[in-house]
Amino acid sequence: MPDYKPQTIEKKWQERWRDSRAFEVAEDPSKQKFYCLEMFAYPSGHAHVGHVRNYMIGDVVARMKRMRGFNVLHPFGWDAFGLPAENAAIKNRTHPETWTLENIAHMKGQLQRLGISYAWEREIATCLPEYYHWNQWVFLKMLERDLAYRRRSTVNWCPSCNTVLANEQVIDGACWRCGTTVTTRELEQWFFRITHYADELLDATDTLTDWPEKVLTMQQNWIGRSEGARVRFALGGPEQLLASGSRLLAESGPTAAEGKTNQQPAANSQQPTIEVFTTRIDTIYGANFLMLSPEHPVVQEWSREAGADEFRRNLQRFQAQDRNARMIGEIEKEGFDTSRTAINPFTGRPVPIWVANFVLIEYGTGAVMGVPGHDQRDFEFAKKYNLPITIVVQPEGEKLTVETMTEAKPGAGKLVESGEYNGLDWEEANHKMTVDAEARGIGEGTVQYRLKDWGISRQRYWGTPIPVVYCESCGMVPVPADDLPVMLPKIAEFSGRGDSPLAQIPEFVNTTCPKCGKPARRETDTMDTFVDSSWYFFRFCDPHNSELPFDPEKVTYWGPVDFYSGGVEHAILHLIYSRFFTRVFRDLGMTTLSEPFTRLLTQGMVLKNGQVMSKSKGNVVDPDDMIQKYGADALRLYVMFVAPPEKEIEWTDAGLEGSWRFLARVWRLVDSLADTIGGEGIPTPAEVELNDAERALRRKTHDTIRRVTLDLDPRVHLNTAISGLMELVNELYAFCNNSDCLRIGQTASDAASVGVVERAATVAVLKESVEALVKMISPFTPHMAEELWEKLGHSSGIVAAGWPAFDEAVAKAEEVVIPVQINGKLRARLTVPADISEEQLRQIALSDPAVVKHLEGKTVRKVVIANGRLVSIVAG
RNA sequence: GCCGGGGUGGCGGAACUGGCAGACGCUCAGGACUUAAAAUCCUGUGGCCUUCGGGCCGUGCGGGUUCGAUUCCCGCCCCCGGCACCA
Repeated sequence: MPDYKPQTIEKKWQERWRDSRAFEVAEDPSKQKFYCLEMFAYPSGHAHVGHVRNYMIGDVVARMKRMRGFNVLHPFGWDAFGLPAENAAIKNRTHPETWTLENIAHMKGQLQRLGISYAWEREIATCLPEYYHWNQWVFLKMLERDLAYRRRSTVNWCPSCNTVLANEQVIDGACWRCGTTVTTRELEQWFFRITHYADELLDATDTLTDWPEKVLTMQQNWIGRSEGARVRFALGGPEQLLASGSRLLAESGPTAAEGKTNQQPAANSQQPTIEVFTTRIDTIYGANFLMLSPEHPVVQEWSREAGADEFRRNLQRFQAQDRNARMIGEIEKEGFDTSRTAINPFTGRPVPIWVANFVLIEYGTGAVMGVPGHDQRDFEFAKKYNLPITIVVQPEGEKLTVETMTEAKPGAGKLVESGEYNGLDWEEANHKMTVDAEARGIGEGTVQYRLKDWGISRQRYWGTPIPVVYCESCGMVPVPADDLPVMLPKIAEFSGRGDSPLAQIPEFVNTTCPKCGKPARRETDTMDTFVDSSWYFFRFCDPHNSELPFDPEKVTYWGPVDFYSGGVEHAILHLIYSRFFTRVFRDLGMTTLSEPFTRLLTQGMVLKNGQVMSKSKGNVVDPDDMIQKYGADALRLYVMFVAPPEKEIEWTDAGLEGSWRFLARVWRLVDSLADTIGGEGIPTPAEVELNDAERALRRKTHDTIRRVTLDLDPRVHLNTAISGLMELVNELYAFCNNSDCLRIGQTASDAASVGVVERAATVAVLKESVEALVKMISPFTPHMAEELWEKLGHSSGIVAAGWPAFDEAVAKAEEVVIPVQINGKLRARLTVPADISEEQLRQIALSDPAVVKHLEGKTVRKVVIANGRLVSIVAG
């Protein structure tokens, strides 16, 4: 008997699958589709076993669905633009393209050696013009619809490297490369108006019933919807302000530029005002001061006034404070008095205006009302600067006094010291005061989001060129769709310094205006690579389309993605951007879908020595090494067996070896029996008379099919599915070992030990069981399963054979073991026929010797029979 | 601080709707085979006690509901992840 030699088998089947285009698919309305997708790969160089775990999970689902008769789309591609390629180019003096394409070639080989059932003819790489053309196309469409716009915005800047950094490249406020403290710069940036869909993206999380709770919560927090009110405080105080103030405030409010949803309504009176955002307008009678962000336009204006030297000094001190430290609240809360006042529109009293370093310009209006009685930050601020504290909400059953208060009291209660609102419950007051504010024209109810518009400009080379030009006479002009793609030019030298690398290529920059034909300059920034990954799942439906990003008909057939798996690190960015893009395509009439991914599985990482695998830690396990030693099938089985897909796993060589041993055990079993059960004319078990052992094996077989089927679909409990298969194998060994003629061989020389089986019934049962086993294991270990299937005398592949069916009646045990509890303790086990009546069961239980013994001297008070599965006796 | 997920043998993990806790695997121990070893096959493997029949304890901790709780409820402790001065 040949030993299990995975390497030869795997090569053979991978070639066959490739040559027969086994996993290539076309739209087929007569078949139900299934779109199975794993997050495509960043071609970083070498895949390690952590990367490939994700692809194996998807492959099991895809292969199983294929066997169940679905038309399965299972594509793969490369998220090929991005910074590492540029850094590698600087370091190794290669071109990012060379580096990227070489990595793709290598990683593709690795994935193919794992035998993943991808439709490789649909492979895409986002760095190719055939793909990024359509990024540009979508950009133009969004520009037409005002979903893309340009404004000045603050970016991270490394003064040492002289370049812009992405947020992800700012580690604890310092440049990831050189460690210099990061500063900020104002630059013109392109934005996608994702906030236009903020409400929809938030509300629709309810429809994502097959997403992990964790991811939905993260997205909800990220969008951060909070309902409240904007209230305007009229400026009072020094008369001279009024003149400059009115001009100021017409354009005030940092959020004016934020985007539509955040747009501030123009002040409806001539009087200059400061607008605040609050979720607790009901506490406004306790608003004893205002606090403005140092970046607030009014503050900026005041600092420019003559004689404001001290004001400027104070302000500069705040502005010099580490921006990142300020953002994460690590520095002390401080403020300074502007010596100006505003009128609280509800109390009519003047309140001082302060500048506070903890007020964020990015959120709300950049101005807040200080309610020290009911907000902890305001409380601390008031204590520090001796500002008055007023209690305006009394909690139920408490009597707060300012004198005894040691901290602010947020939360529920009834209003006091609030004029006409006294006695109202806070929620009622909140509503009423909002309505009143609107009626009086001093404010309005509003919804505030944490979500900001998506800044997509990157001052980088290795990305999609943004397809606009700037003309001296026409201004910003989009590149006409017919002129797309704007090709990314080859670049010779990468220094890693300076602004956008594209700005250094005159042949690229200098162009003519599409409108007037005069000289113009191209936009030299490229798009964030998250743009690439926001719609690639649509491109897979129609990857070679040269007219459109995709044919809507094809997306209608394949979409949405039925099963999507990937790392939880994408829970917010990629997954929210993809949901946004799907809605953009919907509103462009390209699809009727709103949500791209029906079911999401976030797979756990593979750790080694308790740490994430990385080159720098030196704990990377290369799949190729494992394949060489144990074969791809053993590797696949191991990573899926060791823990549920969502959990992290700790890599152990011993575990992999165990999986290999199991596969060798299956191999010996099937190989030993192949001659016996692989012949023609073997009856089905239903056609013959079975003895007890045969019936038991048949029951186990059908029960295993039932369990494994449910574990794979709809649950994706791959680890328990495998343990079910292991149990079946153990049962088959026991069955054979208890039979005189069926000892399973160990080595080639043992082949003779498998005798001729006389009983037709035994052969029938074994055939059914072994064939079901081979079919069910095939999604996990496809190469071995195909080889065994061939050994069993089948010439067409295992997918064509279909997924095994089970008979509920056969799967059911004829005899069951019923535990008997007395006062909650297990006292006996009864073996009874499965169809026993409750009355009979009660009789047998009460007359069982062990039960009788334990009931001695006690009276039975109650006997509970729990859906025929357990007897519980209460006695005392 | 807020939100989410967890805590089960030496280890990874099972346990579906409240019904035999520890499936399956790893590790370890013993047996068979072998000149021997490896491999393989078989058996055992939560703790304590045992007259070998079995008994008691046991799913982070403390309570509760229930005939019965890893599962449900209340109150804690600890770990992991996300967000975080969001007004």
